Amino acid sequence: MALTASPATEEYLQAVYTLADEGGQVIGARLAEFLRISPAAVSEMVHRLERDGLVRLDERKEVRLTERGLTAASSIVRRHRLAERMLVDLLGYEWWKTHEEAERIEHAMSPEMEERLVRVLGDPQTCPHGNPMPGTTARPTRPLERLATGERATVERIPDQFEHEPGFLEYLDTQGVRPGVTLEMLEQRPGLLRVGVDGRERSLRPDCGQKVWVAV
Amino acid sequence: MALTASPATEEYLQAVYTLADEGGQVIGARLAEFLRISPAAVSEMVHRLERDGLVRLDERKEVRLTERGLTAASSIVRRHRLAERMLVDLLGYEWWKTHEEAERIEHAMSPEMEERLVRVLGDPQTCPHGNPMPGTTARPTRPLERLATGERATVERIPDQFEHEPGFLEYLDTQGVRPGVTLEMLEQRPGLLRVGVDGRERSLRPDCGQKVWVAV
DNA sequence: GCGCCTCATTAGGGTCGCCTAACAGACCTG
DNA sequence: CAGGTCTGTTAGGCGACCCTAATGAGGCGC
Repeated sequence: MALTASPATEEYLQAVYTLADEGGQVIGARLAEFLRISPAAVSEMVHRLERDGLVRLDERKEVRLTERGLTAASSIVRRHRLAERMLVDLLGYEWWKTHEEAERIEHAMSPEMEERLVRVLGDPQTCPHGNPMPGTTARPTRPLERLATGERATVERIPDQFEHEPGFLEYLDTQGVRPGVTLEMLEQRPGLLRVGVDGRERSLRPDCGQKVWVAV
Repeated sequence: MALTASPATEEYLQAVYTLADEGGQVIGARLAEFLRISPAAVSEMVHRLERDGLVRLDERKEVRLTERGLTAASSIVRRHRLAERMLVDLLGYEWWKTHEEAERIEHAMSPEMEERLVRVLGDPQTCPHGNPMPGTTARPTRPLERLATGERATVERIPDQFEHEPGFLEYLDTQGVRPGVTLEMLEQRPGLLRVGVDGRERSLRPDCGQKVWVAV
């Protein structure tokens, strides 16, 4: 399975998995946006995936992974997250700088390499952005914006979905927002998000309210 | 350059570099054999490479790397050898088992990853099979068969060319023949090659005479 | 009910990279 | 010189992936 799927196929499966896991309704238009590929090409590719028994379309054209598709998607997502851990833990990459490199390496990783990485890295439970390895049970989380004023919580994950946004993770890093740190909600109203990080007060971009997930 | 060339292009450049470095005359027919691709497809691809300014054909149809082609080829060969070192030194792969994995990873490696690997691995001078990183000056070598009876020499490298042969490196390993060990030539005649390895006497497959290169 | 969105799909192209079959030229050998 | 062998190329195809432009189909506001 791992090495029978083309890079493009794996990319689509990964997108379906990620969007379903973190968002909601997965339709062609969302995939096209996410993958930055024309809707026409996505339509074509989704039919190829259907032909190959990896996804099915329901009545509302929603894309759903079949059992085989889910297996393949879990595999590629796990390889992505392991690759990111490798880059950080073995090669010294900054936690926010791994996405593009991992995006390519994931397609090159054999089951043997996957296995060895798990061993060498000490069976990590999440990627450097806090997203869980497929198969493990994720810790419960909620978007940062759900924190009540004065409440504190630990940053748990920044969903893969938002890794695509150029510079977003680096921005978070400059604000001191990283998986593991504790945030205190100071003030929140439309267009404004103030939090306490590490004893300092910070104004965050308002979209962080949805894009940073904290522990329940 | 690194990431502008397709995997297929990099594969061809690597083949041209390897065959030229270790063998001699690089013609389409050799590339076709080496890459296990039909001569017709090779002909086509070589013309694409020529169009893109990566190779030139001389009067005798020999394929030669242009300056740009050599730069790109050196880069991919270096990435291949670094990937192999990574697999052995960081992930614990056996020295003879790295080729296929590295064959895929090399195409995924950015200049940044290359740089970090060099640092983490301690600027290695060769791959696990003893082949030099492009850019370094290789230690002088000769095929094992050139050893006079009774002469001893250190195994320096097993050229990349022969990594393709399934099981060859593993065979060498079972015979105790690895880069760094000292061999003594015991007897050599057509169809027979007897050497001393590590105090033990071994009969090697006769083709090892050309495929194992020892120090001068 | 009309016009406007959003979405999916079709039609028509294009490139890359591969294949088989057939052929043409060089070269060697008997 | 005739017949192999080795080599490169052409012709004709094919599948994977991508694009733009045009079309169709459903839903929403007014």
